[in-house]
Amino acid sequence: MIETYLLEHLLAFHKFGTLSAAAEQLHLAQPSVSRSMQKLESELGVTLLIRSKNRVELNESGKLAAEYAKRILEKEEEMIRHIRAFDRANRTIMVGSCAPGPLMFLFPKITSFFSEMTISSDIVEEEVLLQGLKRDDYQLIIAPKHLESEEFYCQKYLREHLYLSVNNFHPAATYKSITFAEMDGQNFIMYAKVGIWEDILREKMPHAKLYKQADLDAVGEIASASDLPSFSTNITQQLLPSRVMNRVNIPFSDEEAHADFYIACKQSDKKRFSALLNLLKQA
Amino acid sequence: MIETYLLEHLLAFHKFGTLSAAAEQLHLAQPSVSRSMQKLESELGVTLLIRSKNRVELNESGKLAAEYAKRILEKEEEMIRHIRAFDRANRTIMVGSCAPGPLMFLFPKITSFFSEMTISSDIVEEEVLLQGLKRDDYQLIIAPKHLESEEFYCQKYLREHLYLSVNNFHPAATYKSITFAEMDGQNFIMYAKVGIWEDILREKMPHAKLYKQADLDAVGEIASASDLPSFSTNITQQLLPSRVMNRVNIPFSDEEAHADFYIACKQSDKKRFSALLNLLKQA
DNA sequence: ATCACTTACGGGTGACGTAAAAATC
DNA sequence: GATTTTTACGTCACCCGTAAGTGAT
Repeated sequence: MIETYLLEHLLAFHKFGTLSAAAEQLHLAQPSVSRSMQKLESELGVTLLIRSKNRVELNESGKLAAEYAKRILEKEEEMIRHIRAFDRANRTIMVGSCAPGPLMFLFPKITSFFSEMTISSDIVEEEVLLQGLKRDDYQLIIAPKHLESEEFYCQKYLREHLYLSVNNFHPAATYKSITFAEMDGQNFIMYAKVGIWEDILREKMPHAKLYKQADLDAVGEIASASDLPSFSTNITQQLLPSRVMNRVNIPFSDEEAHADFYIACKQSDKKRFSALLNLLKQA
Repeated sequence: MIETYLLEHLLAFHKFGTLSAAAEQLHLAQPSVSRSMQKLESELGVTLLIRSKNRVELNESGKLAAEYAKRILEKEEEMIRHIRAFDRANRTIMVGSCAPGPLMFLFPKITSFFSEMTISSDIVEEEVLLQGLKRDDYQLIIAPKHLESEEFYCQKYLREHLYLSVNNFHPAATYKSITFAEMDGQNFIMYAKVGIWEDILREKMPHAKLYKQADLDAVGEIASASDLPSFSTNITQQLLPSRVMNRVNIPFSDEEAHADFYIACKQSDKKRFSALLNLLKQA
């Protein structure tokens, strides 16, 4: 059988036209490539090169061989990429969520159950979640609705409540609760990837300006430094206690400020995640 | 890049289940295959094997890799086969003919013009000739009709005349000429591959028995040893003089006993064969 | 002289075999 | 004990680089 390096040398020669150029491209001395061509010819038992005294070029058989070399080498590269990706996918749990809070809450638990795995997560829209779960882009998703498909296992996960987060000097600081309508039209600083919360905010406060920050830490920083109101939830208050310094959290009383989240996986993965899912049921 | 021998070792392991069996199949010692698997894993950076103390098997990544190995190795084998066939085709002139006489006449001329090429020939039906010329199965064909297609170049080649060949004691031995009708119903010994002549004989002498001999030399031998009549032509008389010993050749007077043959090649090959074709025009 | 290729020679990597150890059946 | 795998070690093949030679531009 023909060794791969011979195909590489052949392809380089085909691409660059001379043995010297091919050798340079391959980071080899010219004689190596010359010998490789000879070896290839001898193994095939077919002349591939037209040798003038001072010049070599591929004959028709050589060109055919080069075509094959190209295809085979591409196939090998595809093999390497695919296997590495497959392996990576096998050591990675991809989690998709429609909101950051439930994800942050899940993260420490999932890492403790799957300590050797890489956990990778995304905040995306509901449709992407479902498609992704179906196509194995995600192994776990956190959805805003219960999934009814036979293909998936789905259970109630948690309920998140939205709060207004303001400093002590804000007019609303003393309120026991507040409504979206009361805050509409004001400027807010908020985390960029809040998933469905953004939809809710934009619907309930159509005149509010939302200054989105890609960096989660920056949200707290900027909120503290400015007097801009921001948002928190029962979950972020628990997981990011640093952000509540000098700030008060006033619950929104609107119904839309309370969201239920569901966690789901493929039926075929239910066993694998059962310990984790049971723990979440209790909490 | 991954060398071919690693893929071969992987595939053998996949096929035979154990490293020892794979090694035996590959005519190698077990440690070689063991090392190859390790090397493969290290080059891919991916674990491919589940190692128990006394047992190894492919994991999912390994199975995927084995699939790729199979496909790549098949591709390489296809490459080898295809290139060798292509090369062979390039050093071979395939000649198709509808009759053996014109072919025998052509053979010495074509070999002298293309001394370095292998000449390969076939006696087949007219439709096969045309298809074969079109599909490059044949580079030259000898046809019973002039080809009118734009795709081909065609010229008159020669005229062949059929003779009855009998020993001196045969009743017809003294005839100046004879007809098919007069000989119908008798038994003949003849060469198996006479192309269109067989069609003609069967049509004109529907009651004759034709004992076909695959070996050309055997026809003469058997004809001499027996008293069976056989056939000859102006061409075979010229090229196979040994066969006319103790035999007389009586021309058939029927019109169908005289056949015109045409030689043709692809227009794209006309230049290549021009010297040969010109020589044939003169003869 | 420069360029392109081939041949010749020497060196080092690595593929392989043998031997031995460990573990399982 | 037989089988299977891995590790250790020595050997040899072979791939590569350097150097020299040939021929063409």
